[in-house]
Amino acid sequence: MGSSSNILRFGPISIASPAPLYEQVVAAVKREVAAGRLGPGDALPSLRVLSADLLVSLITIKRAYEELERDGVIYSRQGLGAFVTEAGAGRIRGELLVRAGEALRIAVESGRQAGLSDRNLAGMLRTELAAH
Amino acid sequence: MGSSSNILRFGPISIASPAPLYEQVVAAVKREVAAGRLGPGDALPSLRVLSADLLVSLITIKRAYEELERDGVIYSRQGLGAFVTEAGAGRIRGELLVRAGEALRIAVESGRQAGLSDRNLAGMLRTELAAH
Amino acid sequence: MGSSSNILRFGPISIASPAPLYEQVVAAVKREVAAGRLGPGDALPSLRVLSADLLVSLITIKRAYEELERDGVIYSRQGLGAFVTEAGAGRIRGELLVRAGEALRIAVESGRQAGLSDRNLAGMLRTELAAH
Amino acid sequence: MGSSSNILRFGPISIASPAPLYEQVVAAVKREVAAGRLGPGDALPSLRVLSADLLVSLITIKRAYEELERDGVIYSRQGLGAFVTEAGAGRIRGELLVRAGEALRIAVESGRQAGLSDRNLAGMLRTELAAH
DNA sequence: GTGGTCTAGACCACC
DNA sequence: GTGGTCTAGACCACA
Repeated sequence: MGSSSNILRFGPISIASPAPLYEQVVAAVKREVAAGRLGPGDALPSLRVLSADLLVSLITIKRAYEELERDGVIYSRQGLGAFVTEAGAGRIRGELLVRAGEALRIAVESGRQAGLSDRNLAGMLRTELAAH
Repeated sequence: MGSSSNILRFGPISIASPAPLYEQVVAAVKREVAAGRLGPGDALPSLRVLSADLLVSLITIKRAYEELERDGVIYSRQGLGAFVTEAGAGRIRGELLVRAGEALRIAVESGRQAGLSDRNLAGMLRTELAAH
Repeated sequence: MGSSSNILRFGPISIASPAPLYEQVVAAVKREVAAGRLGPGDALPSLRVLSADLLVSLITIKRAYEELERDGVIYSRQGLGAFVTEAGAGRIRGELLVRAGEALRIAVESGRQAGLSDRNLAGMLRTELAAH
Repeated sequence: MGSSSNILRFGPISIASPAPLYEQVVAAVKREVAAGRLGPGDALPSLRVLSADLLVSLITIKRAYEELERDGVIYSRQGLGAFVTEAGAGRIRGELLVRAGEALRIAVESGRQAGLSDRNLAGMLRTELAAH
């Protein structure tokens, strides 16, 4: 009990999901950082602890942490652990903005190919905004 | 040569693309149908002709046609070839609508996580609509 | 041996080196690309073949290829293999320029802390240029 | 407090740095000696004082002092403390010269692989000398 | 055949 | 205790 991670509330890491497990872990950590529940300098759960918590292999967790480190969201230090970088939240926010822009581009492209007018698309966006 | 496909103008089928080759072929055919360049009853190029045209293995083309048939976009007749179904264009339009809706959902989700307001997102959509 | 890689002449991959094996493989491939012995579109040896050639675990080779892909030097396609990107050589050249500039900065900093004059440092560079 | 170290102005000792903590301490002491702020016979802060000042474990400081002693930069006397050796500054200067030479070697190697001429490299060195 | 993912378990360096 | 590297070997998707 005392050794379980009380910081991260990882969403459902599911082997049934089409996304690789390590990407699900990456996404979960980024969600925590984006939401501010993990701030600069905060320690992530150790590889072994998170591995035990999520019932996922240590190596899979390590792979996720490596990707987060490459993305500049965390840094790892031998013997110490892994920590959120200063720029982490900003980088994730940038990724999200790119993702949102790309999604809008796809929505417009697909919608127009399907014969939707600009008004149709704007209406769909309003519906989506109201729904969530 | 009269044996080359003069109907389909396949976009670039490239091994450098992250998408599997057969999915690229599927997408290319659907694009032709959605755009009306292939109508109900029209014949698709034969497996061998398309294989030669695209410099892609016959097995890959066969797999693409199988997926198109599963999707109800084409039907195959032993010895005659493959033809666009009556419902083909409608099904593809439905797929495109689903795709547009899903993209809008992602845009809203990502944008909000990045701190965007509804106005910000609506503005980005307007920009996108104006640009294309 | 038809199954051995006749393209890459990997330098000495040594377990005695302080550098991780996968980094040695990364460096070896980059050397081939920088020297033009591997050009855009050229296929790298398959993971299994290179693993057998270098007597290094398949997984270690895979890790090296993953890093090369992240660096934009190669791209991998399931079922096809790994290939050099168009921009590969340019990226590596950029890395090398950065490395050279950084090394000069360190040389100046260390040399000055050791009491060397600018003339001393320029002389050492001339010696180095003449020696290699 | 009179018990804090007023001799060493250690640069930023940070767990965010990729270098191990004890190496950062070693480097900081060597910097003080190379700059002449710590001369032969001068006493270093006690293990406990430096540990408290840098907010670093006593074991880490001890390990750093052991390395400095192995390098012949300081010597320790039971119950008295640690002191800079006569030869300390000279040894560090030697290390710096080796470092400068090695950096020049790397600069030449990398620059040539990137296609730079000798003139290019000499020009880059001049720029670096002028900038700092 | 190819690469992509996941796992189990070794050994090492650092703190 | 921590993360870093290397290995062996499974199973899957794609061509």
